[in-house]
Amino acid sequence: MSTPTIHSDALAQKLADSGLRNTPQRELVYDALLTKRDHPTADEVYARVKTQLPGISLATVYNCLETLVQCNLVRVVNFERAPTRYCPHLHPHAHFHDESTGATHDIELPDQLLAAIKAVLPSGYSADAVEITFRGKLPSPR
Amino acid sequence: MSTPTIHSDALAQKLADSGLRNTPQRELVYDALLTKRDHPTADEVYARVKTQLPGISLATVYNCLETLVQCNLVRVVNFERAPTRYCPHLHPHAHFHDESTGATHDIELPDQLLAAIKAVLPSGYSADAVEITFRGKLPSPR
DNA sequence: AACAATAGTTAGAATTATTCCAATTTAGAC
DNA sequence: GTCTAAATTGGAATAATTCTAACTATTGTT
Repeated sequence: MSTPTIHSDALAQKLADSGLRNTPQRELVYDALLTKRDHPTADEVYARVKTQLPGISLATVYNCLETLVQCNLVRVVNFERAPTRYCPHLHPHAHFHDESTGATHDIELPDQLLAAIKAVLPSGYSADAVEITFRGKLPSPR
Repeated sequence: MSTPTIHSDALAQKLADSGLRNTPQRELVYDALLTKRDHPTADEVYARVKTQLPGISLATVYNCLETLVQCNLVRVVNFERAPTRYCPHLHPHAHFHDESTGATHDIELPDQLLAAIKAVLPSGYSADAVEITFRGKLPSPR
């Protein structure tokens, strides 16, 4: 048989780069994301892929998505499902999430920058809130 | 007895403005957030408040936090616990979450703006990733 | 080609954060 | 003081995700 999905070449390449195997499940999951680019949830991807591969399991969909993220083919929108956190600091500000410690630090945002950020919205869009989160590792404390 | 917590006045005021009652639980929850500003989870707040009011329930902590958010005294950091979404669009971009429909749209970010955003980090900080999410309602479609 | 070693998939159980619900308690209005 | 609505409580329910152990497929080796 020929390639079962549309974008298998790029995927196969990236997988090989990471020393991972190409599988029909991975192809179909990636294809589902590329075919309808509406930021689906794992469950939605599961539903779509199932029409083509009825035997696939939800666990596999999660595994494949994780693999695609690790190969830099896919990004996660609501980063790592961590418990919601609460902040009594109301002045608009960003957060820096330190991946070494798990701590979250406030980062001040100049009003000017905030205005510039809101200005990128196409006309017709208006945002009630903007959430800006940096992720990275802080150098070990002095 | 006098006021059991430190910041009860501002809280009482805001609650009154919203037609809500002041309760010891709400005071203690708010106080926990103000006393240690480390963006705690609901569970962490629960643990802290429990030392002062052992009978409080986790459900009440969730309720109080929700109330404080509604009074504009507290902000949520990882907005609404929704399923993680996946995006095959790798070019740096922001997301607009339309609260009317639940849909998520890509928003392009000029490189220049992205650079300006990264520039607000204090020295010593370096971000592997920046997540920018707008939330709002889109006008009904034409 | 057979065969081990490894990687991937599967179903279902387990976990975790959160919400819901029905019953009880509390606070403010009269 | 009593009534009514609001708030709290404990426990059950839900939902997203992760874990586990068994099975399957693929690769490299002989």
